[in-house]
Amino acid sequence: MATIKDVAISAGVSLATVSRVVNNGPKVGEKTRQHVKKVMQELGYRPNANARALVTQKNAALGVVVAELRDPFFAMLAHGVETVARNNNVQILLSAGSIEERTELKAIETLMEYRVDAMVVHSKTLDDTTLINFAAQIPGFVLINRYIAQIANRCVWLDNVTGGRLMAEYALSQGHRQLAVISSDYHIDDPNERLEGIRQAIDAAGLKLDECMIGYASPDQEGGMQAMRNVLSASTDFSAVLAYNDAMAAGAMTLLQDRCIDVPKQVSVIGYDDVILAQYCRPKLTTLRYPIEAMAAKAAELAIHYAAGNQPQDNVTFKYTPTIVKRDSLVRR
Amino acid sequence: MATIKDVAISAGVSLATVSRVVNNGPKVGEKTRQHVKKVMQELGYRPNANARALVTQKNAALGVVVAELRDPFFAMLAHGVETVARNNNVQILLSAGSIEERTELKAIETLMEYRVDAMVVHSKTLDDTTLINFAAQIPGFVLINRYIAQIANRCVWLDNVTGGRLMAEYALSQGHRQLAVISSDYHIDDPNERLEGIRQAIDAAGLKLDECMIGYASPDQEGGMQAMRNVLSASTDFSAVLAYNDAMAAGAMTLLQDRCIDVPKQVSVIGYDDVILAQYCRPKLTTLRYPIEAMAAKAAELAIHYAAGNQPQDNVTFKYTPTIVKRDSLVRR
DNA sequence: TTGTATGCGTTATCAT
DNA sequence: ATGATAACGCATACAA
Repeated sequence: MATIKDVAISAGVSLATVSRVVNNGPKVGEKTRQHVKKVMQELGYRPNANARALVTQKNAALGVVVAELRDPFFAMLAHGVETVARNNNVQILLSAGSIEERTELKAIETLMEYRVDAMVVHSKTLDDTTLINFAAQIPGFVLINRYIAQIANRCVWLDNVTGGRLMAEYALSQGHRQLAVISSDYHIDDPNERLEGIRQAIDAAGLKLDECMIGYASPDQEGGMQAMRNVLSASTDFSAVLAYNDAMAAGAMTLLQDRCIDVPKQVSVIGYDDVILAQYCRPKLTTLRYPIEAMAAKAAELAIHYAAGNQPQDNVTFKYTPTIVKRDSLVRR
Repeated sequence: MATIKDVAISAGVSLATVSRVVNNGPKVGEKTRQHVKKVMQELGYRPNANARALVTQKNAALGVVVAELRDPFFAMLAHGVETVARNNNVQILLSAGSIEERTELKAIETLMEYRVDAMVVHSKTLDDTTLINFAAQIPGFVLINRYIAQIANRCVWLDNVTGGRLMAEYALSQGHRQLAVISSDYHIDDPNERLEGIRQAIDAAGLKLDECMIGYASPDQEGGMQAMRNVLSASTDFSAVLAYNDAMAAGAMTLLQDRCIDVPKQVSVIGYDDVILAQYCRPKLTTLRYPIEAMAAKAAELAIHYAAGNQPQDNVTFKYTPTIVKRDSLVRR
C-alpha cells in the first residue's frame, strides 16, 4: 500500500508537502495541491490511521462499550452513537463485553490500548472506583446509563426511580388497586431503583405492596414468563402487572394468555424501555419510553467534546426522565 | 501514559527485554521476567496498539461493516462476529454505513486506513468490481450475505431462491391455493431472488401468481402495512401472505387485524429471517430461519483465518439454506 | 510556499 | 539471556 513517501517521490515534492495536502493544511500552492492530489489518486494512497494516531497521540475513533449487541436495547444505543460518529466523521471502535465484570473491564482496556480518548461506556458491573479511575485517565470518558456522583458531568443516565413511580402512578390513576410486579434478578441497581419508585407511588396512595406480589427472574421474555408464573402461584388477586422491561412484559402477557387470562380485560400489563417489540406484541404494550437513542447520541457528543480538550463543567449531569407511552395493554379498571 | 521505555528504565533493563516480556517471547530469564512484569503493573503500562500495528504492518482488529445497527438482523450479525472476535482475543472495529453506496464505501475505506486485514463486510449497494478489488487488496476480506462468483471462497451467503421456494412450497402444502406476496422495493438482489423462488414453487404447482397479488414497499413494519394495503385494494382473494421479512409480516398482520381479518384463521402469514420479533408478535410468526448469527461467526472465522496468511481454497463457497420454523401464523386451509 | 529533520512507541535484526 | 539500533508512516517545528 502506497505511503506518503511514495506519493512524495512520485509527485516530486517533499513528505511535508504531501502531508499538508492530506490534512488540508494551509500554505501550499494551489497548483502543487492539485498535482499531489492527482498523484494520490493514481497511487490509491490512504493515510495510515495507526501512524497518525501514534504521532498525534490521539485516536480519531470513538470507543463504545456495550454488554450485548443482540439485545435490541443495546442495538439502539449503538445506533445513537453511530449517528453522531458519522456526523463527526469519526470511526467507531466497538467492544461488546457481556454482563460480566471481567469482560467489561477487558473491553475498556482494549480500547485504551488503541488510545481512544473519546469513549461511551455502558457498564453495570464495574465498581465506582474503577470507573472513576478510567475517567481520570481518559479525557473523553462518558458513562451511559449510570450515575456516579464524583463524575456526574460524565454521566448520561435515566432517572429510574421516577420511572418506577410513573408507571405505578399511571396504573393507580387508571383505577388499579392491586398491583403485581415482575422484576429482574440481576444484581445491578436498575431493578432496585425502579422498584423503589413503584413503592413510593404505592405508599403515597395509601396502599401496600406485598412481597409475594413481586416475582424475580432474568430480564428477558423467558424470565417474564417465569416471574409471572411465580406470582400467579402465590396470588391471583391483582389487576395490573408492572414489568421490569418490555421483554419481561411480553413474556408475562404470553403466560397470561396461555392461561386464558385476557390482557388487558382481566389483567393489564405495563412495560419499560419502549423497544421495538413493544409495538409488535399483542396487545401493543403500554410502556415507559426510555430515550436511549437520544441519550446515546448525547453521550457520544459529550465524549467527543471532552476528548477535544473541552473541560467538563462542574455541577452538571445529564439526567433523562422516561415518559408514559399509552398503547393497548393497560386499560382503566 | 507509561511507555515501554519508561518500563525499561524503571526496571533497569533494555527496551528489547521489556518487549519480549510483553509478547511472552522466549529467551528471557524467569527472574527478569517477573521483575519486569511487576514494574509494568506498578506503572500501569499498556502496550500502544497503534504503534504495534504500525511496526508489524498488521492490525489485530477485526473490521465489520453493516448497514444499520438498529435493525435486529444486523444486531444478530454483529453479535455472531463479536463472539468469534472475543474467542480469538481480537478487537472489533465496527463501521455502520446505512444502505447507501457512498457511506458503505466510506465504511470500508476507513477500515482500510486502520489497516485491518480481517474484515467482514455486508454490502448490498457496492458493485461486484469494487468488492473484488477490495478482496484483492485485503487478505482477510470476507463478504456476508452476498455471492460473487470470482471471489466465491470469500462469500458466506444464503440461498434466497431456495428460501423463497421453501416458503411457497410450505404454504401450498398446507392447502393454500391463492397466495399474496409482499416484497421489498429496495433495489437489491434479495427481494428478486426470494420472489423467483416463490414463482418457481407456484409454477411447479401449476398455479399462477398474478402481478396484482404482489405489493412492494420498504422492508419494515410500516412497509408491510403499506404493501398489504395495496394488495388488499386490488384483491381479497388469497388465503396466505408471503412476506419479504418478519418486519413486513408483522406489519401485514397488524393491518389485517386492524381490518378485522383474523390471522391465521382467515389469512395465514409467513415471514422470513426469524428475528426475535417473530417470537414476540401475535400470533407467533411462522417464518424461515436465516441462520445469520452462525453465518456471521463463520465469516469472522474465515476472515481471521485468511488474514493470518492462509490461502483461501479454490472452488469453495459458504452457502447456507434457510429452514422453515413452524409457529402459529400459518395454518392448514 | 516548500523542504529537512526529529520523534511518536513498538517490533525485529543483529550483536554481545 | 540481554542490549543497541533501525525501521514502520506520519505530523510538525524549524529552516530556507
